[in-house]
Parts: sequence; C-alpha cells; structure tokens
Amino acid sequence: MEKPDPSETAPRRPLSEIIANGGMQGNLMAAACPSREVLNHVTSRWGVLVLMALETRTLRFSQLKRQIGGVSERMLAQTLKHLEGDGFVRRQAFEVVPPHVEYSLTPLGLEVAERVRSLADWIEVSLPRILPHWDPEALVAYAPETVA
Amino acid sequence: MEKPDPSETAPRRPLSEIIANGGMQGNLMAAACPSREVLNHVTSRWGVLVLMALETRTLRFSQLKRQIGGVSERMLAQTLKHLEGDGFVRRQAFEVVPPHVEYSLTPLGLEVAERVRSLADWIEVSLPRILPHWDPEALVAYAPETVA
DNA sequence: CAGGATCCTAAACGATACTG
DNA sequence: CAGTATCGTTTAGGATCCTG
Repeated sequence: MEKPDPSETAPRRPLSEIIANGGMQGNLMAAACPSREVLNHVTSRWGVLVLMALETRTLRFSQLKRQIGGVSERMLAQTLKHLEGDGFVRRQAFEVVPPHVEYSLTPLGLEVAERVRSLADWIEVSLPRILPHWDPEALVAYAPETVA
Repeated sequence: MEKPDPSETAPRRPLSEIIANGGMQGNLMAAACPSREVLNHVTSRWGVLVLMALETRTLRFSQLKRQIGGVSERMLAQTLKHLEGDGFVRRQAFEVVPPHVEYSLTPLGLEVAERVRSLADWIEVSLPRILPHWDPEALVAYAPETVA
C-alpha cells in the first residue's frame, strides 16, 4: 500500500465520522449530495423489487431471480451489492458445495423497504386510475392477460 | 357496443376500459405489467425530485430547473411529460409571449408524491446511518461541505 | 421563457460463457 | 448454486442550437 502524500489536502480518515456523527442530513435537491446515490440504489429498476421481495422473508439468489420477473443474473448481483454496500441487505454465505447464500434485510433495510413497499403498493392498486390517462398507443402494447 | 372489425385482431377500443374497470391491479413482480413503467416514471432519477418539488406548490419550468440541482432542460421536459402522461402532473400553459407555463400536481399526483416524499425524507435523515456502511473509497469522492 | 431537434457520450442492461 | 467476466446492445442523459 502506498504511503500517504503529506502534500495531500483532503482529510481522508475522519470523513466518514464527520458525515456520520455530524448529525448532518442529506439534501436530495443538491446535485453533489451522496443521498442522491442512495436514492438511485433504492429506486433503481431492480432495487425496488429486491427490497420488496426480501421484506417478508430471507431468500436465496436463485429464489430472488425466480420471484423477480425479467431480472438478469448480472443485474441482480449488482443490485444486491449496491444494497449491501448501503447496509440494507445482509449476505450470508454458507461454506458448502454447492454454494448456499442467503439474502435478508438488515433493520436499516427493513425501514427503507417499508417506504418502498408503500409506494409500490400504491402503484399496484392505483393502476386502474392511472392507465386511463395513458396514450392509447402506449396501452395497446400490453395485452390484457399480461396485466395481472 | 360496436361490432369489432373482423380484419382487426387487436381489440383497440375497449382495452383501457378493460384494464381500468376490471378492478385489475398491477403486479410489479411480473415483467410485462404496465405498473413497471409507472414505477419507472415515478422512481426515475428526476421523477422523484420533480414530484417532491411540486408537492407543496405550483412551479414554472425554470423554477423547477433551478430548484432541482443538476437537471438538464431535456430531462426535465421529458420527465414532466412522463408524469403528465400518467396523470400525476398538470401542465397549464398561458398563451402569452414570452411563454408562461405552470406545473402542478393532480390529486392523483399528490398521492404518489406523499409516498415518494416519505421515502425521500427517510433517506435524507437516515443518511448518517447509511454512509458508515460505504466503502471509504466511495466516500472520499464527496467533500464534507458538499454533503449538506 | 419554454421547450423541440439534433447529436453525442456514458451508463445501464441483457445474453452468454465460464468458474469455485 | 452463485456468481464473475466479457461482450454487444440499448437506453438514459447532457450539450448545444434553434424557434414560437
């Protein structure tokens, strides 16, 4: 590992403590705020669905993949890493062969998941009120039997 | 009800009514469900911020642009169109020169916005609990003074 | 002022193949 | 089984210029 250059101005060590202990809260309207990144992880295409799937129970990778329609392995793995990196998801690997890995929500993750689910639930049940606003052109792309 | 054109296979007219009146609700776990698209509009990078900005007051295009740090005109316009197309945003144009256009939330939009804000607020205030989980490498990209 | 049109870059995404 | 690596495609997104 390289030794730190004395001429470096950025205070590397205390940064996370400064942020964490300062009681500072994020501001999503500010372009450079890290809360933007957290928001992106949580509201990403698959982030929402992963949080919902894990809200009620622990799941394995393949179970998640099956439950979340259309997700690719690559995206699922990446999404799980992001959420794990934010402290929302806990990854528990059992040293057996074949591999066995379980994913669950942390207490912190459960808190976001509740908010996410509130939004997701609303969309699901409000869909009948939303679709009438759609351009008919966009609507015909969906065959009725695929809606539910 | 008019008789369907024998040559046309797709039932164009009744589709929106079928969906809307059927009491059908969406299923986000299904890849082909239109609720996925609504979710994408709402949770898109700028969709969240637009809904938050409009929750409390009507705003003009340029006001929105100023308030939402980092958004480009193109993305703002596109986001507003998506949200308008879902029935969340109302666009009111005054026929004057120079143009004057006001954006506000519909009652439907206010309902989503409340859920979105609940999530956004949580992220903002919980940021100090989240950042300690981050890889220090990712953290140093943010100078302390830009956080708040 | 509010955007539409155009062009371009970067990022997200998916499919496949491969490995511990 | 649970991924990673690689590749190619698609989409999101930004910059700029232009117009009613």
